[in-house]
Amino acid sequence: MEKKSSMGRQKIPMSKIPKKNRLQVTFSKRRAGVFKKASELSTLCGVDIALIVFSPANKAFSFGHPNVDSIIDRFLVRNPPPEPCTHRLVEAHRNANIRELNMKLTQVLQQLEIEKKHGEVLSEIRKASRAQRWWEAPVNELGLHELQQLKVAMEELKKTVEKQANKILMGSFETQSPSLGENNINRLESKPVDEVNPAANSNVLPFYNWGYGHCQELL
Amino acid sequence: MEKKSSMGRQKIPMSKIPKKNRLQVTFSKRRAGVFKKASELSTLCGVDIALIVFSPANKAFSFGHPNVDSIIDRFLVRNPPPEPCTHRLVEAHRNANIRELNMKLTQVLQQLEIEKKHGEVLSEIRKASRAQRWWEAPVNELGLHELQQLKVAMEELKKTVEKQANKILMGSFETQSPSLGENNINRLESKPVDEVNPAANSNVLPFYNWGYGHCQELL
DNA sequence: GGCCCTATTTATAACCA
DNA sequence: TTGGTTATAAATAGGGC
Repeated sequence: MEKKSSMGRQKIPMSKIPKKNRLQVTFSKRRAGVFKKASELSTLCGVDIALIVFSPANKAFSFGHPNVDSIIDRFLVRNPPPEPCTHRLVEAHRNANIRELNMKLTQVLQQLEIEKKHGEVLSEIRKASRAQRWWEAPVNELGLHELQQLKVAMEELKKTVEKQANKILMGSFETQSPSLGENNINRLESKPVDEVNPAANSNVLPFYNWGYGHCQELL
Repeated sequence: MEKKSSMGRQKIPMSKIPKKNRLQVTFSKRRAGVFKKASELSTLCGVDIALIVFSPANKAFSFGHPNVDSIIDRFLVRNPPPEPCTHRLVEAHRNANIRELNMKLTQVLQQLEIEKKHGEVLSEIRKASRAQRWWEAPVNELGLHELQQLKVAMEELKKTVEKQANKILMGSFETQSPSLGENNINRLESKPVDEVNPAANSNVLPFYNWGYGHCQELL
């Protein structure tokens, strides 16, 4: 009698969904969600954006404002193609870049060795004194109270770690901007949706008004 | 008491936000949201995805699983752009080795971060346990005051970890040379945390699987 | 710009038609 | 698969620090 007609939305672990059919459903819904968010960001803030997703079946979904290719161009070769002269500079930078990368690689490899050794030493020390700390003991040896404490403590730590991870990830999204100060944002309005697959339009975003930009399903 | 402390979220029209500062705030928040959604989609469904956003100030933000460039390449192969296709592919090929170097560097740097964090965590644990022996006693034998101290101590530990993470991140920024390529490490590996206590595994694992995120600048 | 809070709006997981 | 419904989880606008 008190039975609810629905469990409503439930929390799910942030890890790969095991059940295939569930995964497919979630993929479809969340894909739509992400595309919508991307579109809204573009609309609200008037910024250019590109989003490419390969489905579990390896289908490609994409959205771009003003279109995917222009964004890719800007991302890969960050310059509005003015002259061939620029290309030379680009190449020079590329060479310098390679040298730079090689140096970094070498340095980092060395550092990695050092850190590894460091970690090993600490691990040994820790192992030696591990028995004296209940919270490091195997779980099945802990009492109820201890487990509760541990749970609370770890949840706190988890929160902090999550937040920090988020911050770091968000910050690292940023890539270096071109030193050139051009601002010509081309507002090419929507081209007809992908002609390769006419069905893509209604499939990908049946309920959404892509008044601009470009959304298509490929293959 | 009837005073509302906040208006709460208000609905806003889906059109370009007129006020510049408001737009900037919204851009930051929603950008984070979109990137999170993209990351979650990738994690939950194990699919590949790339997201590129140019800010109002024309800065580029990107995220890709496993990395932006591989997605772009895959996309371009299936979706040959109108005409500069050949040129693009050639360009992509020419960039192949630098990308490879970049990736290698990134991988190694990620490994480095893992090892470093591993070491940091172990060090902190050691330090803490040496200074505060009492907290090694079973929790149910601790008094309120001691429990409070334990809480404070754990918060301190968290802070230290945060600070260290920041320091490491800053370090990875500072080695870059202007106008040259760079690698931003954004990997927050959970492994070291796991190893602190195997029991904590399910609790501590970040809700994101940051393990695959990859961000790099080409050129 | 960043972090926190609150009140709302959105997005969605689980169901089911 | 594709779409609705429902109840709950998340995202976020507005405002303070």
